[in-house]
Amino acid sequence: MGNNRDEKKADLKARLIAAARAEILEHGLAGLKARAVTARAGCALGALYTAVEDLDMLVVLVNSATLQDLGRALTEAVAGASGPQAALQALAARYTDFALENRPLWLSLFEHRLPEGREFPDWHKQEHAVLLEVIVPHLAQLRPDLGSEALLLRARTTFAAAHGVVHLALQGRFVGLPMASLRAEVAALVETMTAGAMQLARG
Amino acid sequence: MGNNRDEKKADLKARLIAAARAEILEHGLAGLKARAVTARAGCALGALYTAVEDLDMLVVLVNSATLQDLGRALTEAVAGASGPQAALQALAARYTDFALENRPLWLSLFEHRLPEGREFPDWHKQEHAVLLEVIVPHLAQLRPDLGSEALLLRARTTFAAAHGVVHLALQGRFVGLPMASLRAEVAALVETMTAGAMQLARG
DNA sequence: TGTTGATATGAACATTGTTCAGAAATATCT
DNA sequence: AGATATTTCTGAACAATGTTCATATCAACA
Repeated sequence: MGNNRDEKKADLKARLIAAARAEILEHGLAGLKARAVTARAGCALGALYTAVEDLDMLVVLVNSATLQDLGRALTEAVAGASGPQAALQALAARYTDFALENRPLWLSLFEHRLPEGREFPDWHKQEHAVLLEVIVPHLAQLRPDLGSEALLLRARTTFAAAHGVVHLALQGRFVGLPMASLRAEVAALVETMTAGAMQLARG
Repeated sequence: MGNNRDEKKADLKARLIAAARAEILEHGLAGLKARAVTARAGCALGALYTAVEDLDMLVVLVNSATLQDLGRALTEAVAGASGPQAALQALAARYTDFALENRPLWLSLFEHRLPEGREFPDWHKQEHAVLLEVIVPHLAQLRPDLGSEALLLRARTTFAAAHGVVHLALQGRFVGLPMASLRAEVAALVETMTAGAMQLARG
């Protein structure tokens, strides 16, 4: 059994990720502290920096897991949709619910910043692609007039529009929607956008 | 001259706001440091806390000024519009340009958070209303079928949708639009939404 | 079992926002 | 004008934070 060392190393990393996730759930991204995470994971402060590059990278690892959960949820939501409009409605609804049910984790997906000059690793950037990939095929059906390049841009725009509505509401900003209206307004937005898309595709 | 004291006090506060604004422009909201601000304003570190409640409140004051600039820009942009569609296009375009031209200040409007438990003062929350007020009358023309309550909700949703597109792009997230496509995609979004709104109003 | 290389420890450091006792400046009173 | 009181400014000290590093500990192997 020559891998006891690697096992412990992987175990510590997993415990740190779980602890960070729990801390974010309880206190939000801004409330994530190195000391609280290591205490929760049952290791010394310095161990964090041998298991992981630094606290920011730990957040990236938590966000990576959240993104995979979200991707699964969206893929599942759209599985049995009967047409492009129903599919986009199902996606938007599931996205909204995921955000509501996992608020601090979901917010950390979009509010985490790296210090000036640092970049997110490529593998993590790529993980975001699922958010667009689930939209593209259905948007394509609504807009057969668009080329594939324009379509990808439009998918980004479509995602960002729905995302913006959810984000402002969950931030609790003055301009955001009251929580009680969020689901209905997201549905109304998608309805408006699909109606508009069909109208424009018609010429 | 019994107001020399008040004058100096107001002057220090103004210098601090200007310094904070400049620091945010140069280094972003996350790069705003109490020591850098006070050095720039030409006062001691502690003076900040006699002129202003704390660093967060200083950000609120900067944001307040930015919000007024933005309000002026939007009001101006929509002044000579020939119809609701043109008005909404003009608003969205001006909003996008303002964000691009004042990126760090505009980002600080939406990324500044107060520590858990604290609330923004009411007067500052109210300042955000202009972002919705400029939309409502034109949206009302597109959707005469909606009551005034639904209309206000729809204005929040409409704003949030356009805002979301700009925000994700300016954050430089993977799912955000490339800068070069931002203006065109915002226009396309507004076109889609107005077309959809007219279609839905028609019954 | 002793040696070696990796890992964990937690005290120490640097950088923050914030406070506070004393100094300086300003207003008020006689 | 001079004395007193009040407000404001100063910057050293403090607390909270992320990160590092010399040292101790541990696991693999000869």
